[in-house]
Amino acid sequence: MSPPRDPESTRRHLLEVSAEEMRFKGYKAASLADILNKAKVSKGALYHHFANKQELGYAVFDEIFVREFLADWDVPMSNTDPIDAVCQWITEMSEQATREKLQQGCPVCNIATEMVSLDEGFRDRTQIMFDTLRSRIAVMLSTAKLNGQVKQVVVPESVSSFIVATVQGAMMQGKYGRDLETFKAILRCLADYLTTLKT
Amino acid sequence: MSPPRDPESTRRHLLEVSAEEMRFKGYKAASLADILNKAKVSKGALYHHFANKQELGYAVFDEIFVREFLADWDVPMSNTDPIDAVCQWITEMSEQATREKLQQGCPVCNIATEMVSLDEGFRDRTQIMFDTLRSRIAVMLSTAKLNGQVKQVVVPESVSSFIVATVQGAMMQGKYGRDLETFKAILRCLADYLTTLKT
DNA sequence: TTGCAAACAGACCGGTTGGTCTGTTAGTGT
DNA sequence: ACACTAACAGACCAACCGGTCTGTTTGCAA
Repeated sequence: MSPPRDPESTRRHLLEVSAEEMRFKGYKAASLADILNKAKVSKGALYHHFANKQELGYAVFDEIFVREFLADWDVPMSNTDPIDAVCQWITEMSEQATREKLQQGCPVCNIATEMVSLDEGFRDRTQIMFDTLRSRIAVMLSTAKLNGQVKQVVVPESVSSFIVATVQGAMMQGKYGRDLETFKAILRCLADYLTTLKT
Repeated sequence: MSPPRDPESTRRHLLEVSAEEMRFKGYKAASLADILNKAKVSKGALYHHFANKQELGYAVFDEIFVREFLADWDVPMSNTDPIDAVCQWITEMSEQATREKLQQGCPVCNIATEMVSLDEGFRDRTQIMFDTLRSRIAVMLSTAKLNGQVKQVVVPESVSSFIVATVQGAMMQGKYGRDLETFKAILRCLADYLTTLKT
């Protein structure tokens, strides 16, 4: 076991339990009492590590959800065709998906949908995260364009936004319908579209 | 003015004010006290018309949000090419979009994202609604396929899911980034893809 | 060993929540 | 004119919310 009094692991534990609660219930509906109960940590401890619920929420978002999200979206930049790389990544995502994960949806999107219009902090975080993601993909497409691997009519910024939107939309539909097949079908269409962009 | 004691209009008014609150705050965060205040209706009146908050939520969802949603998605079945019709509809949607509307996002999706995993009623309603929508579009594509207007490789069910997912994803991205241009760019990509399906 | 701050423990609090209950009022059928 | 019920009005309530505050314990530095 961890030593008695290990502030760093207490904080971490609190973050993870909070994340679990917020994953399922959302930000507002995740109650501190439940979190404290589940984590077997006192209120004093929580408020020692976090100024308030908002700060806890931000920490969960930054240190758990965004981290996970960007890791999931880490398209391996193979040395071959980038479009192929993206398509392969999509296929893998499609294969790894389970009904349970799909049901939960994307935590970042769930929290963002809930909070973006109510809280500046969440809004800024969401905006920055998606900007990061989109520009990452856009850069990939730009170099592919320079290498003559995709058609010259392709607008990298548009297509990268399109990819992100469609994948997130697919997850949403999957969540609502609890249907793995629908999710996979959408991703297959996306891969089809992307291959049409190849030279 | 309406006569004193018009139960039907009281109900309607309550529904509309609740919808306004839920649009902005979501279901759980929309408080009855605020709704009552805003609507200038007593708690007794509300609980005369609705059994509880859940029933009120369902009514708002069914009678306001779903109705609006399906009306928005009512792609005019022109007698010419269905793909063209969808593309034109997308263009119109793109043109009509404002920053304010985009910021609010799609109420159905907002509520669905919040409630689907917590409440059976909302889950069923969401599922039925999207099934309705997807099959509507799938039928359109099927007939187009029979008429030889789209390629034979097109799977109507997949493409219809894809369209829905991408448009919803575009709205999400637009909401998060508060950026009209991103929204429009995504829809343009979708239109591009759809035209590649034509024979 | 003692001092002292960091790390907790948990009682307590005011405000808000959805929901109930006891009225009162208005329309309507007889 | 009267009765009866639908349509309200609003005081009241327990449960819960996030947050505070006062204590205690622990580890570590001097």
